[in-house]
Amino acid sequence: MKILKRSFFSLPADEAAPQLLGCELVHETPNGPVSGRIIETEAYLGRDDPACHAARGKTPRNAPMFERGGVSYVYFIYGMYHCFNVVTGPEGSGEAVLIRAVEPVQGIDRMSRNRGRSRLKDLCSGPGKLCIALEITPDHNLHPLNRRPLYIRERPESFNSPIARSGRIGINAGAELQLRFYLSGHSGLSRPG
DNA sequence: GGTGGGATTAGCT
DNA sequence: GCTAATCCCACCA
Repeated sequence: MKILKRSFFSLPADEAAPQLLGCELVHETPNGPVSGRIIETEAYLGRDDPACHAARGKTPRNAPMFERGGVSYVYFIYGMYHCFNVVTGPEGSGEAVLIRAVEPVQGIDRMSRNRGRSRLKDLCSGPGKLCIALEITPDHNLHPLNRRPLYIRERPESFNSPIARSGRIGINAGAELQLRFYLSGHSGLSRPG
């Protein structure tokens, strides 16, 4: 399978988010590859989206969101966890797609150790969990996602899973917008679909 | 099965 | 000071 081209990431976040479903997020660690198929995403739309980190302008933390689409935005949350985002859109737009859940594909034993959990659906079924499982850290902030060691593979031509949408999780402002996308009925989601 | 609260810290007001 | 794009465990049913 091919790696997503740089041009893919120029899409607006609300178009990129559903198209990332079914793609494989790969991390080639020094100890071997770990990867998962993306099954749940959320779009954050930039300056005009009150739930978006970029809504109140550029700061040191959210600066990656203002880059041209194609880099990562990794941030620290709740004093303990990290969340992984794919920056999309033109430079300065402040858009990104939060990866909320993946289905384990490569390196499952390693992910189990990283997470301290054995059940498959407990490994990557949340934005904080998948960062732990896939060993995504602030070192990967601003990383170009078409290059090793962290990149995204295109979904297969045969992909035709039904995509559902809902309100975004864990936010207050803008909660009514239907910007969460997921593979309906999948058992590995961060919340039931 | 479902829910309520604690963990733990950077960044913003 | 307060909040946050979260997770896990204890506890109750």
